[in-house]
Amino acid sequence: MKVIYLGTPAFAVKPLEAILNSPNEVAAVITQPDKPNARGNKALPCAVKAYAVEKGLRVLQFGRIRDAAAVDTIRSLNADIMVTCAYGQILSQEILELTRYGVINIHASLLPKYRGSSPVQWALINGEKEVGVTIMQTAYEVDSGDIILQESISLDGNENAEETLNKLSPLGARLIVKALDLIESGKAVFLPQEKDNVTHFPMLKKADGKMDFNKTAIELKNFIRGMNPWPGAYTQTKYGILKIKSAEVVEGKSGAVSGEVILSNPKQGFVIQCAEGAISLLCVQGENAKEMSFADFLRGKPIDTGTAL
RNA sequence: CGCGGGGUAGAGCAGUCUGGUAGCUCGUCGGGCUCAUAACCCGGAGGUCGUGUGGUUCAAAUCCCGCCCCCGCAA
Repeated sequence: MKVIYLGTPAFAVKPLEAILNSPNEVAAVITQPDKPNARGNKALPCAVKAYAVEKGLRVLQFGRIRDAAAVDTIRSLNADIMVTCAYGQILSQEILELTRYGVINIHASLLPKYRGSSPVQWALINGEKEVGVTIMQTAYEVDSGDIILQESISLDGNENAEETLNKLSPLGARLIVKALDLIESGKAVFLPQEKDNVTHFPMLKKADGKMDFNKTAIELKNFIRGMNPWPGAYTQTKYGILKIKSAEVVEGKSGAVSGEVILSNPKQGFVIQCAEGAISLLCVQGENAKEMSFADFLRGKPIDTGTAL
């Protein structure tokens, strides 16, 4: 089939690669416009664009894909189907009907759970043991379309959002090729989502990353996993913002209050009391600094035991 | 020309404003102490202070200029 692929971040690269390596033809790749992603106002192409250019594919970037000009351009490609994967713009009903088979989407959750744009992050924050990828027909209401394929993987409980996405990306790649096959051969089954089980979570914002030590240690560990690498979990210290990249749950200290530093020693640990238990910081990042182990951080920027964070 | 921070021993940092002996916490090597130690004591090695053998100066990690690399914010 002749496919138009819409995707932007790294997660969307492997599925595109898989389609390229399948019997299907990629008529064009559509990504979000280049944005100033580096310092000094230099615009950098997104991961999908970089890959598509490398492969010599036709790349289109629309400020607003719903504009008439964009719609006309897409129509002129005469594709059979459009595939979206973390593209970043909402499609109009007109676009959904532009091709013979419409639009199918790769969504990184076990729909109907975790609709929304940060499904993996929220699944980790909520301590889910399983995540997955769903291929569904795109309907006008976001993430509401009928399910074509779905597959889950189990987590070991330590991976952060980026690592989880990296595990899910190849799964999305495998499923999308299979889905295209099923659709072309007329064997695809479209299963409506169970309305009672629908959950929806909002897009994450920078400010969402602030640590609340009144949560339990387990909740905070999962919070840190879901928030990294973006928007990042952080707390305030006397040296400024301290980003927390990873941590593990340890036993708390009786009598300590939430947010109290109960151990701060490069050799023994950097442990903060939580509502239930405590978290031992592993990898952190101070202001203007690179990511480093808690030990390296404390060596240069010691924090007294008993400090309240 | 978006805003800002940084590059000093193997690691993390201080010192720079107010130029004048290269410092701290570790690691490492050697020795000692202890039933024992992620403990303690003694001693040593290790740095052209990112770079231009740039400018100012009697004197530059420190002040001025160019370049490279890193980080945060904003988007």
